[in-house]
Amino acid sequence: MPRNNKKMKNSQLYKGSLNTIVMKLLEENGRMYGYEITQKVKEITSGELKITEGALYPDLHKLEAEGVLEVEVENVDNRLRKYYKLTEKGTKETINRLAELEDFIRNMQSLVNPKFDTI
Amino acid sequence: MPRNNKKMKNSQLYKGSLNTIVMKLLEENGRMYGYEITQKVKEITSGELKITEGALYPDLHKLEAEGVLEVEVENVDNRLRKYYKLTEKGTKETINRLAELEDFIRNMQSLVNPKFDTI
DNA sequence: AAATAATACATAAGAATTCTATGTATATAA
DNA sequence: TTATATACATAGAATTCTTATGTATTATTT
Repeated sequence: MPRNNKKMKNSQLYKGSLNTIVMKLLEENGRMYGYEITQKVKEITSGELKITEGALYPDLHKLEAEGVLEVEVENVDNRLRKYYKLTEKGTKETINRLAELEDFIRNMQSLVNPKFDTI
Repeated sequence: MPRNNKKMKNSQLYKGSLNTIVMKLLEENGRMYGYEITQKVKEITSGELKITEGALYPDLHKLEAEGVLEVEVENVDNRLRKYYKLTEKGTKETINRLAELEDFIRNMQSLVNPKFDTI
């Protein structure tokens, strides 16, 4: 059974950003399941960023183990779904992550485009 | 001999961005040596981002091995300095890296702040 | 004078994150 | 009926960076 292996090699820049993306999407949408997250990211980025399942599922498990996410398992159309949502702790951490992202973007813009320094 | 170990744990978001930072700085400044790069980044980001030597030196070696950078060794004040600059190939790749960074930042902004979608 | 900090290079071991390649299973479309 | 889409999962490898060192000279502080 051949797979959908037309993978767009994501830029290395995305490394380290998965947690932030997942947490922000959950903050916004209340609860989502893994596959839904991969589709949502593809949609929002016009197909430019594809979250791989090999990255996402272990990450969801890790965030759950850390108490950032909690899970609700449901059965839809005879298929398993694991809905994740932020815990209280996760909601707080999301705020920090988003602040870090803002700082990161600002610093990167200063580095690559010094003219934006004062913006 | 105690070390300067007051390291600011850089956000994971910076992972994957070192090459881009180094290449952009070299494109802008013509040539730089390793230690100078660490100081310049600290200066530009107001101390928020500290490039560690353990990350930078191996990376410079790798970029040199790939033909992205070339090196000129000089002796200044009885101290060794290795000046790096972009090769022709490296200059071309820098353009790609910067385009990738722009895409990355745009995608991340779409993900965390959907209101910016159309900007 | 001695201790520390700054300058300047280097590497090794491990941690953290992601990619690639699979495996399993059901439902739908070609 | 063959492939695609949905939906979960994991293992091994690759990549990148952190932490902790090592070496050596010069400048600064105590």
